[in-house]
Parts: sequence; C-alpha cells; structure tokens
Amino acid sequence: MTSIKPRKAVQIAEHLEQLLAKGHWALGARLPAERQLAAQLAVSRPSLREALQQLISKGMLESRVGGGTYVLSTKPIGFVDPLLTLFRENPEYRFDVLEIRHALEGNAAWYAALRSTDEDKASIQACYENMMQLHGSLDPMNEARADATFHLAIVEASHNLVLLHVMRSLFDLLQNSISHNLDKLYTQARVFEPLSQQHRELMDAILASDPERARQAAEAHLVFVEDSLKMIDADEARKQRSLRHLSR
Amino acid sequence: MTSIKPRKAVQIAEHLEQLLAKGHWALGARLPAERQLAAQLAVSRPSLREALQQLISKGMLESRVGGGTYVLSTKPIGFVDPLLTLFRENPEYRFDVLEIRHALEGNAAWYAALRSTDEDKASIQACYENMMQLHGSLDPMNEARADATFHLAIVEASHNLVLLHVMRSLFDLLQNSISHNLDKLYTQARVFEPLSQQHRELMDAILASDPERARQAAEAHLVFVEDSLKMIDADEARKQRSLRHLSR
DNA sequence: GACTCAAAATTGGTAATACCAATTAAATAT
DNA sequence: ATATTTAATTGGTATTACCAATTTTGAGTC
Repeated sequence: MTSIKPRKAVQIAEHLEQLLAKGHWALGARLPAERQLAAQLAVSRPSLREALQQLISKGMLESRVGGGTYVLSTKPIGFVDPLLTLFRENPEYRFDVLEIRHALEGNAAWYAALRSTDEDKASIQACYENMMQLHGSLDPMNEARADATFHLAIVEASHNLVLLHVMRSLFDLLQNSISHNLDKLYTQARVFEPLSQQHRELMDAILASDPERARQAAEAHLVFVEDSLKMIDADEARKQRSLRHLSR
Repeated sequence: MTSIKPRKAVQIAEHLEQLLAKGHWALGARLPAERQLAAQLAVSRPSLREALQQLISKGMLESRVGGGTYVLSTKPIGFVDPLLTLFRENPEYRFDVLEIRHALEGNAAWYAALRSTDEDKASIQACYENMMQLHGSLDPMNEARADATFHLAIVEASHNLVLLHVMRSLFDLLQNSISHNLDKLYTQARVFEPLSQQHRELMDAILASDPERARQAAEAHLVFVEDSLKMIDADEARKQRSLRHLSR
C-alpha cells in the first residue's frame, strides 16, 4: 500500500496537538482568532477550522461563538463520543465506572505482579512516594491526580496496551465528572489512613510478584473507595437537606 | 443552562447517520457526489464536508479523491481513535483484548446474575437458542456474531451502561481484527461442544441468580477461548511452515 | 465488435472572499 | 464612576473558484 499523504486538516490538527502538548498555550487560555492563527500557520481558514473541529471533538478545545477558542485539555481525552460525554456529565454513572474499575484493576494488579520489570517496579514506587508527599497539599486534586498516576503505573506494568488505554479513559472519565466528591477522599483523615495502607499493600504485593495477593489488595481498595464515596455522598445529601430546611 | 442549537454540520452528520442506519445506502455503496448531496440536503458543500468528516472519523465512511465516498459501516464503531485503529489492525493485540474481556465478563456475569430482570433472562435465552440454531451455517461469522450478541445480552443484564459501552467496543475490536482465527472456533467439533456447554452453564447460572457461579462460568469460558485460539494459531503457524518447506 | 489511448467530465481537497450572528471592547453620555 | 450605545472582533455558514486524482466517454485502429 502506497504511503498516502494525509489531508491538510489532519496535518494542521497534529501540529496544533503538538503545540498544546508542549504547553504553547496554557490550560484555559484563549487561542489566537481563527483568522490570525490561519495566517500564522500559512493555511486557509476552512482548513484550520476543520483541524480545530477535530481537536474540539477530542475534548481538547472549546469554541464559543463570538468569544474565541479555549484550551480545555493539553492532551486528548481517551474515549470521546456522545455516550461518554453523557457519562462525563452525569455523576450517577460514577458508580458504573467504579464497578468496571473493580474488575479491571484486580486483573491489572494480577498481571502486573506477574509481568512487571525492575523499571516498572521502580516507577510504581516513585509514584507511591510522590502521592505520599502530596498529601495535605493545598489542592486535593493534585492528590487525586497522583492517585490516578499510581494506578496507571500498575496498569502499565501489566503490559497490556488495550487495558492501559481503557483504564486511562476511565480515569479521565472519573476525574472529569461534574460535581463529584472524589477530592473529599483525600481530605478526610478517617479515609486517608486506610487508603494509604491499601496503596502500600497493593504496591508490596506487586513488588513481591504475588499475583493473587495483588488482586485481592486491588479489589479491597476499590470496595473501600466505593463505600467511602457512598458515605460522602450521603453526608453531602444530608447537608443539602439541612441547608434547605434552615433557609425556609 | 440554555439549550444550545447544535452546529449545522453536526445536524447534517446526525441526519446522515440516521440515513445510514435505515439502510438508505447499502454497505459498500457509493454516496452521491458531494455537490449533489449538498443540493439534495439544501446545505452548503463545506458544511456537508464537515459532517462527512465526522462520519469518516467514526469509521462509517471512506472517501477517495476523485473516486467518491463509500459506506464502510452503517453504525459507528465503538472506540475510534488512532490507538484503537492500531489494535484493530494488529492481530497480536487480540490476546490483550481477551485478557481484558476475561476480567470484564466475570464481572458482568456476576452483576447480571444479581440484577437481571425477567426480560433480561428471556433475552439471554433467546440469544442462546439463536446461537444454537446458527451452528453449522454456511458462514461461521454468523455464529461469531450470534456469540457476541449472547455475551452482550448478559452485559446488558448487568445494568451498567459504562461496562456495556466498553464491551460493545471490545467486540467490535475483536471482530474487526485482521487475519484472526476466531471463526475457526465455530467450525472445529472438538471446540464447539465444550463452548456450547460453557454457554449453557453461564446462562443457567444467571437464570438461577447465582452470581459466583456465573462469574466462574464466564471465567472458565474465557480461559477456554484463549487456549483454543492459541492452539489454532499454533496449528496455522505449523501449516504455514509446512507449506513454505514444500515450496522450496 | 474489441481494444487502446487520449480527452473530457466528475470527483474530493483546498482556498479566497463575503456575510451573518454572538460576544467583547471601546467610546460616549450622564 | 457608571451605564448605555456603538464598533470591532469573534466563530459559523455559504458561495465561488481552482487543483489534482479518478472515472467515464469518445475516437481511432485492428
């Protein structure tokens, strides 16, 4: 099969994606106006618009009529289609995502314990240390991101690329959920201590190359996270009801 | 939040998707030329082109310069991004997909046994009967599709929409793999008999609302499928080596 | 009637230009 | 200093033209 030159719009999209990945424009920044950017890249405005639409559909950019084009993410979000937009915008699917995570992380932990290299193990340990260091930081979302990085390091150690892709997307999905209480997991002491112990046990099982122990540690961790989120949701709901009662 | 009217190109894409789903154009058919189709839909050619690009990126259409636009699929393929195209086009990822299926189907079977309604159970049984009826049909891919439908009926019975979405995509991925031996699973008698028994055991466990039994049946089934595919791959490899030896 | 080749037509891809509608910025009036 | 109005800027859509690849058609020859 001959090498087909990609279409202009695809080349422009790839170039813009590289600029975004390099941090040329910060998260939340407004891109130059289309007319200006087209001139800068020496392309036509329709071709640029087509490229921008690709990045918009990947969840990286957002355009507002009359207002400009803004950076939402500097890297593409894993799954992008209407149904996943629905999952992202409706917090009640968070438990569906957790259920599937439960299955996948047990599986990932098992394979990671079997297949991890010394480099993989070093990476998992580094991520764990980073996560401990970030505890108590100003922004609990830092800790949430470090948590995701730790779990993804384990998935990487499973050496299953399909699993990694799906898990990466689930983390994007989980983290982008509107109005979730995920950050509260990292700020309540009665939750943080057990979480740390679970993370340590999971890491130790992988370092010891013990698949069944790793699977059980992963599953116990997910049960705990699920139960904790339910408890936090219930607390939030009680607070809301109490506030509404007082305001009458 | 006010209801925002979608962009013209998005509306056109949705309309074209509906026409495709209704079978307005058959698989492999060439669409009317862009200029003609734009006139038919009373839209501008750039807007139509943008809509077509969306369907092309969903894997539904293919365009050839000077040649026309052709129908590849009448429904969108589950995940569509470059990495998943890689998985689709490289058969060695089939085992990665099977590993993840292993985890997810055990989980799905468990929840299906817990949550299935009478309708769900009737659907699972109907799919099982259909699958039995298709055995020995001219085209073993009919049987492969019926197998996927049976498994997806079970996932539907789990009432987890995220899981259903991911599994649907994995089946699309598995079925679209280039040069796989999946169809051979359905034509070798020594493979078909155990497969049927496993499907029956899985269905019976769900109908009995026994989650642990369902999980174990699903996992045993996937182990068997994995082992069988490896055996078939090995047979194929031996045949290839034998043919090459004879042709020297 | 069949085959070959060249020309014409048709196709998708790209671009320039114009205009519309929404938003933002700047200027004017109080 | 604030509010309102006007102008400018922005993204969205459309028309028209042209380029390059492919397909179709017509002419010439055997």
